[in-house]
Amino acid sequence: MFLKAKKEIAKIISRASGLTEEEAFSSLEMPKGEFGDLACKAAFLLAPWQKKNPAQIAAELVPKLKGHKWVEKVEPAGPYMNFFFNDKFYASALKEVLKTGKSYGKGKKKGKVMVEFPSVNPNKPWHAGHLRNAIIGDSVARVLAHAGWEVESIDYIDDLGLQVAQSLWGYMHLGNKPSGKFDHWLGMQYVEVAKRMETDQKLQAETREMLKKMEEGNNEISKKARWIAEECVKAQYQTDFSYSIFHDGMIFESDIMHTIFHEGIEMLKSSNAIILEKEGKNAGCWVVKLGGKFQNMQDPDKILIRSDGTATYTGKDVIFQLWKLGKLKGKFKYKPFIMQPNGKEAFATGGNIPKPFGKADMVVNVIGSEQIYPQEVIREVLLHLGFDKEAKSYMHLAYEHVALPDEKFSGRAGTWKGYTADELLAESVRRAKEKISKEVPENEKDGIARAVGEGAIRYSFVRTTPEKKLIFKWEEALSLEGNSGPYLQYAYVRARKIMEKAEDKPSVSAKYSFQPEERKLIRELCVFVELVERSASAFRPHMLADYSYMLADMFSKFYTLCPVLKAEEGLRKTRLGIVKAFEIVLGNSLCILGMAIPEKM
RNA sequence: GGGCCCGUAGCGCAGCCUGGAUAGCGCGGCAGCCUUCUAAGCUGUAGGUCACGGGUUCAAAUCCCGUCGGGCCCGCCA
Repeated sequence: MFLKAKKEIAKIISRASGLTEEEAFSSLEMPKGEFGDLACKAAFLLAPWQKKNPAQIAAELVPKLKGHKWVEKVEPAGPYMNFFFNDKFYASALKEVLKTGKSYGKGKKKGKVMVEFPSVNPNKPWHAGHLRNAIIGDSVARVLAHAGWEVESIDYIDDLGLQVAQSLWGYMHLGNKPSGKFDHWLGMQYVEVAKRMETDQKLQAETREMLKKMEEGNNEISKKARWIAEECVKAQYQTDFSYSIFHDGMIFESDIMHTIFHEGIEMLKSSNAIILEKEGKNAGCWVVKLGGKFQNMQDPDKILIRSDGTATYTGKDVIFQLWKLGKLKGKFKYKPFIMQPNGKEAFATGGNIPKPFGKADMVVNVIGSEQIYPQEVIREVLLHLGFDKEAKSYMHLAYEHVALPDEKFSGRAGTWKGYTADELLAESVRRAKEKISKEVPENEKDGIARAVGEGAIRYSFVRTTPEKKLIFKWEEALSLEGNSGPYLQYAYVRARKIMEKAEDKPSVSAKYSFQPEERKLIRELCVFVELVERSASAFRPHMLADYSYMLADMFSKFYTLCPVLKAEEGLRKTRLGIVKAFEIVLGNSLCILGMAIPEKM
């Protein structure tokens, strides 16, 4: 609706000014203050070749811009030309939202995208840093889906890492019985083993030996390691679910090794993408010669296959990414792994069921910004292989890590203790519960506190741009007031309450005269459509967090100034329409942000 | 040696891609608003050399170059 209005007005401007429709369209913006609904700055563009000052051009152009069915008036304001929409426009915009409902803002059908996150080692609980990754990843997956993409959310599980070997050693030899949540318990074993390994050479040798067995597969150690990894992932996924984070599939490293690895290696070797070094320090290794911005590096050669024939981490990753992009013939077989609260089963590799995972048109990897370089290497390899299109749709969503005020999170040192995702949620829920009014019956409090506590954390983690480092502070992460998750939930709950109390249905009157607060709110509802598209194509869900806040803010202002249920008959039904439309749009937005909505607050 | 990210009010952030009207918001401060659809709310107020220096432009927080401060990366580790 808004977009349509914008396009039609651009046409009018184009005809009146001689600018192309594209130029006219991009000269239109939504002004901040009370400058109308649409501001046109085309006069700036016209000034150089008309050799007049922009204000004069605007004044002359304005009379020629009238006559659109949705435009009440056009006013020159210095060099700007401001369009004010009429009530008819606002009524139509409202009706559109009411009619479209849950599909409002939904984009046209696009291709298939695989989003990978958070790929945490399966030997410890998630801490605040992993949580940021997962919340960003889940939100990006949701916004891409709303924008029209077919989304597969996948998780890479490195069950062949040293960390798992160390944890397994702890499981077998430390003599502690598993108790409590398995990932927490296993994480503690890992910290203990890591500490001992610093000085214990025998232990070092033993874990190395275990790692070798794990890689070979088909033995007691490898089976135990896989079991431990799966148990840990199941525990980690309880955390996943408690934050409404969901996946479609889990790809285990051990399955990559015996399913697509050799094919991948052969593909690389037989291409011109990587070359076998005959001499020098990399003799015997297959390397990729880096170009572009890597050219001036001290060593612009990146080894993918070592001289002993094994692949480096980046080498393995290249193969995995090739699989995602549908470049390998090998297929994984899956097994049902865990039933998720959203009603969808999550599958893991290592079973005997085929699934259509992979073959994506676009890949989005949510990985820390410290891996920008290896991720660029992968893109470079794709280019060397001649996969230009794929290289362009290979996206690294780089995010900065979460740190504590005085130290980093370290899995090995155990600085995550006290800051696990589970502990954050428990504390957040506790604080939320304290705040619930005494009038709410005791048996309803837990459900409300859960939704609010979860929403507070999701919002606080998603609202900042990913490239900004996050210093974890309880007061900020768990904020329940102001620009916070609960503020959005509160606005939504208020709107829903009005709809519940109203006995009549909303119905937008053609004769309604919209108040300034109402116009502002409806205008903001219109923005949602374009915003979903922009947020998705930039892989920046924080834009929707920001938007939701502004939307809720405008509703709060409307709420205090415009009574709905007590409004006179002529106003009431249309205002109910405004409330309902707000409920729909904020609801859609909160859904994309993965935020739970409490029954009441 | 090279590369990437961050620097906006006391604190935490948005705006930068696509340059334009008084640089927005929250917390904290100060002053108000609950017999009125839920005060997890609303209103008002104070608080800013947009790190610094150049450049481009009619116009720069936004684009370009440089400097400084903070973080990260460049391994036959993962």
